[in-house]
Amino acid sequence: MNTPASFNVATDIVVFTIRADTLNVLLIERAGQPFKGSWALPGGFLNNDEGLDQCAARELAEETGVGDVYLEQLASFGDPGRDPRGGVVSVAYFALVPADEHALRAASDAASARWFAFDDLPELAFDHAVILHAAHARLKAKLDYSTIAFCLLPAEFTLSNLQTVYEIIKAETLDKRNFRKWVLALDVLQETGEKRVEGAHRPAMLYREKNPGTIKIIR
Amino acid sequence: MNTPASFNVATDIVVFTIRADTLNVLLIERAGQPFKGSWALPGGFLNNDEGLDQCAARELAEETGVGDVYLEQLASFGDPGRDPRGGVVSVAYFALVPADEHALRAASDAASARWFAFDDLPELAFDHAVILHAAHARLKAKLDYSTIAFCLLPAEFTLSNLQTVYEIIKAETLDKRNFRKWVLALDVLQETGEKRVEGAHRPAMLYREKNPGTIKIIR
DNA sequence: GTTGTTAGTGTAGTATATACACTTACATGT
DNA sequence: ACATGTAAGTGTATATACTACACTAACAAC
Repeated sequence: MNTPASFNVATDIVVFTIRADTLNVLLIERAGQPFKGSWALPGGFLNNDEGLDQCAARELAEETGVGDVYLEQLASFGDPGRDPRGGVVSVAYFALVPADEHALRAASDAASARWFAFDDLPELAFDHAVILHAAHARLKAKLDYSTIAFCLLPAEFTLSNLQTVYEIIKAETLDKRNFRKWVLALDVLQETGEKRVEGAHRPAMLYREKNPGTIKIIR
Repeated sequence: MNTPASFNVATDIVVFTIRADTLNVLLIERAGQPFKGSWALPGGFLNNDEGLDQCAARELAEETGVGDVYLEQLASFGDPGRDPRGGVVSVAYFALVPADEHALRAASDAASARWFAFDDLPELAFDHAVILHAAHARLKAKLDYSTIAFCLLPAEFTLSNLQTVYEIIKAETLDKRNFRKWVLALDVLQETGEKRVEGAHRPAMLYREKNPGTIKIIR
């Protein structure tokens, strides 16, 4: 057996949030080669003394200022031609940012970080379009069997807010009564007792998660 | 930004099969350091000119003679201490071998390859115990929402064979009538017309998949 | 006080999942 | 040829989960 090839290992993170009733993805404009000036997923190279999860969290914080959010490993991508420099294997992650935390920061190797509507994306560098669609598929699937969607909302939210998240990601409208019945039967929400007055209409009850940050797997 | 660290990237494959009504896993005895003499998952280093899936399939064939089986990426593992040599990131896969194909081969860097009962495993090298249990969890979960279990059976099988696979992996007994109703309602099987006489009892109808090799996602 | 807008609620029907026991067809042994 | 043992094969009733569907309530704005 001959000596194994060397690779650079990167993490790339698909960061989702909800803004203005659309699903948004965080992209950075590449400051360096290759694909200088192109939009790409935030991410960067793994260091010797850190784990993959740690690397993803660090790069996310460094490049975009996003921290302390839901972060899950998605899949790895290692086709020989995926990076023109060659020898780069990427471990993709996806992250969910609550709808009220949109403060961004640009950093060292990222000229700028920006939110894009998921259905109005620019051309992406590398194989990032593939990664992005894998992340979306995973997110969509997970809505049906977990409470992951709550990570896209602030601590307190209305049932309509939650339904909107589902409708946006699944790209279909849901029946209001059936949705509420379903979500309340999960037994993961509690009423705050407060109401939110938000326009020229009846105020909505506010809810919060019973165990904030806990993802419940359904069925 | 400083120059990125170098890694060796490996694939490790959790190969499942059914033997003698138990779930079995394929392990190799390590011929070289580290963990020389220990049991480990088959796998090996990624070459520069191949993709991850390709690497997993190649290593599986080289080390164990297993080829042309269901192979799916599981997850990646990259904790700094997972390999004493350091700097090794592993992309884990799992594979399903039909119950009738058990011919194994030992190769270059594997002293020997052997099937182990899943609930009677030896100590494993590296973090392979963690990987193995992740693979089992994934397999178990996928039984409920896909037709992946068929990959553990030969081309022709009885409904009892199939039920046994489910019972072994889920580690629970299932009602025969309900199971048959469920699986037939999936509309993925066809009767061969043949029967298998296999003991001092009524012969069982043989079935085959309507679209062999196609994994159907349920729900 | 009228209008517009979203919040909030119930019921009936359909489909799916569960619980449960006996008969059939063969091989084997007498 | 008959009795025995073994796994194959089959149906029905009940409970649970999903679907479809329309009106009233509470507020702001005018």
